[in-house]
Amino acid sequence: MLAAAALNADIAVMATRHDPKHDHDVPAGAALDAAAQSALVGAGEQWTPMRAAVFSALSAFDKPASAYDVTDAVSTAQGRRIAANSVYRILDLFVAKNVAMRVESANAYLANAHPGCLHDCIFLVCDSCGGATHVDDDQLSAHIRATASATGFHPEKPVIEVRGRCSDCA
Amino acid sequence: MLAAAALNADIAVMATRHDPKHDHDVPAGAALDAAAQSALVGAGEQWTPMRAAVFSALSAFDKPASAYDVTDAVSTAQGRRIAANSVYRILDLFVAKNVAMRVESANAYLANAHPGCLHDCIFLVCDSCGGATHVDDDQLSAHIRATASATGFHPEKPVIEVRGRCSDCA
DNA sequence: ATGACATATGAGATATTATATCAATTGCCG
DNA sequence: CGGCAATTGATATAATATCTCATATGTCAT
Repeated sequence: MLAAAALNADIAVMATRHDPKHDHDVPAGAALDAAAQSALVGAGEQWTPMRAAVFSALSAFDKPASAYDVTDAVSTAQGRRIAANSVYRILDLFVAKNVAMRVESANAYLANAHPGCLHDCIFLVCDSCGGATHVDDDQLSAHIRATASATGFHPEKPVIEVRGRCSDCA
Repeated sequence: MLAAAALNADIAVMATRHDPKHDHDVPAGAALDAAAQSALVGAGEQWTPMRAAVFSALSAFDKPASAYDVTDAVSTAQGRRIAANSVYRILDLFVAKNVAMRVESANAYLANAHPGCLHDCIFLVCDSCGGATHVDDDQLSAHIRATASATGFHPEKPVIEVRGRCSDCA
C-alpha cells in the first residue's frame, strides 16, 4: 500500500506546484534523472546504476512514497529483490543532497523536481488521497527561522507541512 | 531509550516556552493533571485511572517521549506490564482533545501545558539533546494556512517544526 | 589494463513505531 | 443491581527504520 494514502487513493494526480515567482521548466522523466545525476555528481557523489534506479522509481510516483514502496518498485523494475536498507541509504543520501525530500508527517519521500535550487519547502498533504503539493515561500520560511532564532534556538531545517484536503478531495 | 534523543541527552532541561504575548501560569504536577482532566471531561470523555496514569507519565518527561517510552513509564509506575496499544489509544485521544501534542518529526508526544487554549503550535526540536521548545505564533500560522488556502487546499492541521540545536547545545 | 583502496550494495537480523482483532473488564446510568 | 457502552488487555502482525558484516563495484594511480 502507498504510505499515508490511507483512504480513497483513487483520485490522485497532484502535480508538484511552485509559487508564481518561481517558474522554471519542470523536468520530467529522463530530463529529471539527468538533473538529479548532475546534482549528485556536482556534490561529489557517485551516480551508480542502483541510485539511478531508485531515483527513477521515486520520481515515477505521483505522490509521496514510502521507502518500502520505492523498494518494491525498484525490485519489480530489476526483476530481483532489493534490500530495503539499500534503498534507505540512497534515499537518505538523496535527501541530504537535495535530490529528494522527505515528508515527515507521512514517513514518505518525493523526488525533487528542482534539484538545483534550495528552499525550506512547504508540503500540503491531502489526508484523503495522500497526494502532496509542494510550495515554496521564502518569506514565510524566513519568518519561521527568525521566530526560532529569536528564542536562542539555532534552526537547521524547518519542517513545514500542512495536513488537510486537496481541492480535488474537498 | 528516549526517542529522538539520539546523542548527548544530558543537558536537557528545556521548559516549554510560550511567546511573550501569551503568558498565563504554567500548571505542573497535580495542577496540570487536573487541567487535563477537566479538558477531557469537558470534551465528553472519561477520565479513567489509566488515562490519568498515562497523562501523569507523559507530563513527567521533560522532552518529547515516544509511545513506548510512555508505556514503559506507566508500566513501571503500575508494577505491571501495560499494553502499548492501550497507550497509543490514549495518546491519540489526548492529541485529538488537545491535552497532548505529537511531534511528527520525532514520532513523539508532549503533554500540553495549556489544555484549554488552541493554537497551531511550533516546535523547536534539538537534534542534539532531543528537547523540544513549544512556541506559538498565531500570525505565522495564519500565514501558513493562508498560503495553503491560496492554492485551493483546505488546511486542517499545520505541522510546523524546526530541527536544529537549542541554545544549550549550540 | 591492473591492482589498491574507498565507496557502495547485499544479506540478514533486529529495533522501533503503529495498528488490527477480539475477549475481558470497567464505568455509567437507569 | 442489571444492562449497555466504553475502555482496556492480550496477542498478533504490519510498517518503518537501523545495525553489522560480508561482498561487490567504482575510482584512480600506475
